[in-house]
Amino acid sequence: MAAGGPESPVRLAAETWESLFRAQVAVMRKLQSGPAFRKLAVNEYDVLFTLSRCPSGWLRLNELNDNVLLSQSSLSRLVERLEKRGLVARMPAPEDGRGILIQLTDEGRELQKEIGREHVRDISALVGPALTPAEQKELRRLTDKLRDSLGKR
Amino acid sequence: MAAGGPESPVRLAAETWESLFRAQVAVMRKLQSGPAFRKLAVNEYDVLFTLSRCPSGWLRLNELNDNVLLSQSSLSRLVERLEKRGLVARMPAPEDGRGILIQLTDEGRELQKEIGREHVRDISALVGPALTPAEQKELRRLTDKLRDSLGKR
DNA sequence: CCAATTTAGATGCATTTGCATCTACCGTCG
DNA sequence: CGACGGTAGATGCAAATGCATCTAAATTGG
Repeated sequence: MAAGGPESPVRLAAETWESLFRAQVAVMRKLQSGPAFRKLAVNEYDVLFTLSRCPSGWLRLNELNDNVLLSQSSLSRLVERLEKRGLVARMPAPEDGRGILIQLTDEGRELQKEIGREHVRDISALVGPALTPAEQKELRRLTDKLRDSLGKR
Repeated sequence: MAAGGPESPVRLAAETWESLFRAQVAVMRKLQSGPAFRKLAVNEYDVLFTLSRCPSGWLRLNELNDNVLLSQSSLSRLVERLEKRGLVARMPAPEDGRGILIQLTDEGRELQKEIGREHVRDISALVGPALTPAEQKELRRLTDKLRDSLGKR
């Protein structure tokens, strides 16, 4: 193992992750404290957002769970809360008696759009001045590649 | 280059952040579920790690709070737990009667190293196969630049 | 076809988290 | 100096989270 010389692959990977993670923390901290998340926690918004992006409009609970950093039980209760607030609707999955399908209600879609607009402005104000468009594209490419690589295993 | 027309700057920034965030979620999910975090939650490890990287060995509570995605009160109690477990020690800040200095105990340093070794291996196994060394360096550069840009305001 | 295993989601319960607030201390300005 | 606004942490309390477990339904293997 190299000491002092060129950086070891293990160390490089660790530092890469460290940078990615700290950047995420720094951005998220700013976003969270903004006014966009007065009405909804970030995780709750994230669920609405994921549902809004889904082509069919319906998602299984376990599919949702792949996108969000929450345990299965926490997501279950989070969706329960959203349902109580009238932002999502559930129905039993037709093909699988164990499963639950979730979809945005009109009110949920409305709130997602409202928060989303503000959220996107906040993001733009943070990321826009930090990186050139070319750098943003490259960052997007690299993080997409990283995520794709994890999924394939 | 881009397939469908030009992308608006706002949209590009939003998609960049989205990719970064999802990649972080995907990696973190894998890391959390590994055996490295049986003994300590990720946030708790993060505090030990941050303390281990600190040159003086001592850090103020509010300095710690900049690195971790936790509210002030949650961090205060997290440190309280770590102290109860004998992993960190506190002392009043000499120059500021309001402040608290925190440092690793020997046991805390030991545990940080132990978890850290495993953690770094896990990271390497996830990031190493996903991106070339040059890509990792570029990703590190971009995320560092992003974080630096946020700090300066 | 039925028993055994696996998977999806819900639930009891203890822990963790955040908001609001409180106390103690710092720095400033009269 | 002494009041006053601001900052560093701690704390009460309600809400959110995760672990372990449970139920029900699907899948597998005989």
